[in-house]
Amino acid sequence: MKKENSAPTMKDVAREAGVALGTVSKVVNGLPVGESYRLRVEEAIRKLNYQINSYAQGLKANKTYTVALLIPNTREPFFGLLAYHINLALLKRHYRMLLLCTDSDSAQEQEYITMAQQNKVDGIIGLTYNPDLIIEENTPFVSVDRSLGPKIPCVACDNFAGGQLAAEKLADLGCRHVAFLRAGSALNNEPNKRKAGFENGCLSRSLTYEMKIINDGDSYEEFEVFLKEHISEGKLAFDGIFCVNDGLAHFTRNALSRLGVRVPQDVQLIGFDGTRYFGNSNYICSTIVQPVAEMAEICVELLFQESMTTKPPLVCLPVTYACGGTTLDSDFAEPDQT
Amino acid sequence: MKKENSAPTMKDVAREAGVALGTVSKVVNGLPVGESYRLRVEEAIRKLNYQINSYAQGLKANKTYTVALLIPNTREPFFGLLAYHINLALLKRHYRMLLLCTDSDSAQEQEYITMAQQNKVDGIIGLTYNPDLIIEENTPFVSVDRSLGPKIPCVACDNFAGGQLAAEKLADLGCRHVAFLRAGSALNNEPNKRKAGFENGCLSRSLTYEMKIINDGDSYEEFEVFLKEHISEGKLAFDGIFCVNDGLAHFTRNALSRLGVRVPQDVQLIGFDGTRYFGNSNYICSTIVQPVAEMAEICVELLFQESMTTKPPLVCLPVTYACGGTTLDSDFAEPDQT
DNA sequence: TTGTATGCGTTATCAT
DNA sequence: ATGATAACGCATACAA
Repeated sequence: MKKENSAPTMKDVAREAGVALGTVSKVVNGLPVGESYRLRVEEAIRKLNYQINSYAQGLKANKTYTVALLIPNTREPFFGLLAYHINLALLKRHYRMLLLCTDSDSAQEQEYITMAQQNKVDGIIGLTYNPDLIIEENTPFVSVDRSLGPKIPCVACDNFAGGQLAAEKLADLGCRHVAFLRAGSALNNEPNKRKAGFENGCLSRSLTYEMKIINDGDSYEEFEVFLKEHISEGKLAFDGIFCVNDGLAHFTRNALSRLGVRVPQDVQLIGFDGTRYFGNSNYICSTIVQPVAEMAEICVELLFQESMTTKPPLVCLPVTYACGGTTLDSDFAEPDQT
Repeated sequence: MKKENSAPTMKDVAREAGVALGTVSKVVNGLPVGESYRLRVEEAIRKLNYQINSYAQGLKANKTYTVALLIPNTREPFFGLLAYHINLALLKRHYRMLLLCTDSDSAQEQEYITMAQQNKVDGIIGLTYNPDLIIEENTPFVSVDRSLGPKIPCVACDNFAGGQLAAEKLADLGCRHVAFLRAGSALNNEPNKRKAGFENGCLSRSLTYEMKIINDGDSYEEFEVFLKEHISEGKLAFDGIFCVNDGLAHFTRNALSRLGVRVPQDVQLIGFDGTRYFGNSNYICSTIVQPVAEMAEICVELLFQESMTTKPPLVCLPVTYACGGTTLDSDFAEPDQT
């Protein structure tokens, strides 16, 4: 990388304006300064195209005006969307965002956090999977989707309510015997509550249900086997399926297609996350939509909140249901007019 | 945001180890130092959990070890994927990445660039749309998908070859009369070459074709009108369609469905970009795949390359074709075993 | 009010 | 080889 021809500094501006260094600093920071001096300095700033070096500034203030976002990646739709909204929320507050894709690697997660810890960033927002992260208390930390202890706020959508809503929707759509499919970490994170919410919803609406839960490393193949086992005489035993996320719902739809089961005619399918194909195009499946923009905003607000005492340990934001063509909603319009 | 209880500094380490400041610096930077001193310092570093403050380091070196990525967003699949790979390529080299989502806003783009220009970052990678960006020469800049002048390297996939490949594939698949659909900026960017490549391919393979090109702000509705106008007696005039990107291909598929035209039986459809539903799941449509990981790697390499003279003004990387179910490829397997 | 001097954490140039 | 010191760009307490 080419060397920089060093940008103008306050010293340059001071020389140009014929004033002292401190005066320039005051002008830049909006402190009271004689009118004629101010004008001279502002003129010099314009002329030299001076911009403050916020790292040097931060060296004094012991701040970097930078927040790190730890996230597995930006290529999965949900992660990409979350990163986008958090980026916006931070830039709006004139904070920079360091992106640190961890690929869900525990060692990476810890390494980046340790790095950030040492005054390199003013705060961290993390969507992590490492079961035993070490987070010292001197850097504000907000966790997404996973509680990291009582002193670290966790932001998530209302996963329990989302599971419940899925069950209720399936009931409303006429389902009687449904299935819950989940592939998830053994970690005790918020999305795991989708299962409990779903079961609760099934009970309250008198739906009978079966569950297929596979472990982290296991192949999705197992779901296809499970579904196959529940087909007899060409007919699937379920009339509704709730998948723990849209990725699995997408897989399930393909698997059902391979098995000759039609969606939504033979079985209705609901996913979770609110994944769309592109920007604002239609949803890839009927789904429980996470309020990603609001979650991002809350994350940033909590991070910037001074007092620890008022920080809630867990914030759950309301979810909504949206039809994406894998259910038989009566009011569903044709998709995608984008 | 809570104040930081300042991490340990070199001074703390020096005191702890009972040596001078400069000695610690040498140990940290691997410069020759007496064995016994080295051990004492290393011990102190471990004990205090010291990590270097690279911003203070950068203050001396006039570097920030940070690269800015300017990109419209991370929510569109292609952008999210590109951001992910660029992030990885930079982290691999121990560089940080600042994410700056511009929402394709010209003013934002210029503002972020100006900011970065003033020594805040060591380099910039930008996927921008502002027709008259001002980029001073002292910050290395690599542009994606758009040439910003002879002194600024541009990295893109081989868009011309991609367009040509799409035409050839459609010809191979038995098409005779095809259409090209494009919604794009008036900007002279690389993806615009897809059109020329496609026309070239059509000519060489004796395909007849029509084109529908709409302007930036226009509604996709116009494409649906165009398609409708080319249906007579329930039959579409085209047997193949090439869309300038997968987003448009997705829309087109939905529009065709609304018009009662079946894909791929009645008309075959090829998009561009290589968009997948999730991580490594199947493609959302048959598509020309951009080599995103390679593009990211080249971007970073060019940015780090010292000499300007060897920097090529334009690097085009080879594309490939992948079936995604919207064409009648004979060798297409069932999708998505993820 | 304006200018001067000191220190933030680091590196590099000096003497020692 | 090691320790003291100046300098990087900026903020600020203090002197003028």
